[in-house]
Amino acid sequence: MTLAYPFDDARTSIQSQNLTEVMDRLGVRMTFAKDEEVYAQEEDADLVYRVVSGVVRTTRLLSDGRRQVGDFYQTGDLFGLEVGAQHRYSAEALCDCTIQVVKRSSLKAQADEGELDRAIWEATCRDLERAQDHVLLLGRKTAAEKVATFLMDLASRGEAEAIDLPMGRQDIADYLGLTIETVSRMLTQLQSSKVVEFASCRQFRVRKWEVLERLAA
Amino acid sequence: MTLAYPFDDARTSIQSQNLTEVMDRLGVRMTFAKDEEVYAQEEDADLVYRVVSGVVRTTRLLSDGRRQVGDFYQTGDLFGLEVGAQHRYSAEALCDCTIQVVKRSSLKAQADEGELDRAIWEATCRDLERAQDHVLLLGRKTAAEKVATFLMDLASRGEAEAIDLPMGRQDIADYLGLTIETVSRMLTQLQSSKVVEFASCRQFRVRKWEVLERLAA
DNA sequence: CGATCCTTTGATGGAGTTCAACGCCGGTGG
DNA sequence: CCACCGGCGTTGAACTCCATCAAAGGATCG
Repeated sequence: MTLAYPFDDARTSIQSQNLTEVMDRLGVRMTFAKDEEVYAQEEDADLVYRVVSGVVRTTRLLSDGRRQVGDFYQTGDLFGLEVGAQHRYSAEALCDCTIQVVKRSSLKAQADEGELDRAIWEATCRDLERAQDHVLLLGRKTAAEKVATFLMDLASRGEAEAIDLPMGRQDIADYLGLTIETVSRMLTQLQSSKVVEFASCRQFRVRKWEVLERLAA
Repeated sequence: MTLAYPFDDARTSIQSQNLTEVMDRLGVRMTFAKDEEVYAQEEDADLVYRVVSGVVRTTRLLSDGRRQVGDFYQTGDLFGLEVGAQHRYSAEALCDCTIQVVKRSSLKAQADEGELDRAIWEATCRDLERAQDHVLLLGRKTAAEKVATFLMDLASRGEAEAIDLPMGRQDIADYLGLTIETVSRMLTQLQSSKVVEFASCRQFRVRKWEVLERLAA
């Protein structure tokens, strides 16, 4: 992990223009290498994080090594809010990442408190909503439906035609509560039925939106 | 569903004494019969709810009828906060319930705003944490582990020796992403290994905490 | 005391896991 | 430049856990 002086953002999401400014002013910019840990499960949680570039995943381990991925955070997303006193999930860089980190306590002390509080509130609500969708997916969807839902979700976030999968099969599997083999089989299935088309194993485009939507249940 | 004038609470959780007062002053008390709907999935979400007595479950349906239970809310719990503009889960009375309902907008307009905002924030965080635990449970735990976790969770909430199961087997199954048959089998298993003991199918006590904890993974 | 609903138990089947081997690709070094 | 290597993804075969189907046992209500 390396620190850097807070330079201006190359990209900034529209709604959080001010937020970006304030966080840049108050916080520190850090870079993380692929698979490096941003914070640990059970670490104290006085910090707020914002993805400047790259992708972050949150994960949780069972004692015997089974792993669950909580969510993926992309450029502009706030994370690390899921808090009582301690983090329930650890956060790791999925690929090389730049992340803006701010102390909550220093946020509280600021004049811009309102703006930031609202941003944190909204990010928390988004997390909750996504967690609720995740619960439905894990509890009641079949493997095929899980994978279809996952691709749809990714595709509807990115606006481009060609969608990149920043994560590997193992991360997808651990997000969907499946094994890599099953994920792979379902992807093959979706390809052979021409619903999606893979340029490489890390990039695809949706061919039949209607079918994909129906398959996602 | 019936309305009632806001009388004083019989029971009030210690930390939210003021909250109770404020909600009672601003809101309406309603009663719901077993299985009656408190709010619907996709209904607009301008209200905050507090369980005065009884138990509420939140549920979500897939188009073909598969059902996922999001969570159970007991006396004193705030719910209905999981919001963008619309509810993602519907809420139903598990048994006959009394529920205090307050308009968010009227909360915002109040002087006690701070107190209430904090309570709403904390309830939302609790929801998020529980959802995250739920994700791990659904994604990576076996049937036996799910049921063990569920019983532990219930037992550690109630302070009494004998724990009541307010919900039926179907609700447990839909919470754990299982079928009633599997839930029943796992419960039987836990009984025959003397880990828990059922007085009736709605009441149990934990015999071997250590073992139950280990089984919960 | 019968009717209905909920729970338990049993037998069978299937979706997804596990185990194993192979293919593909990018990196590295001869 | 190509051969070798290691990591990642795919494919196949066997197995397992849980779902499904079916029926009986128990509780609650009129």
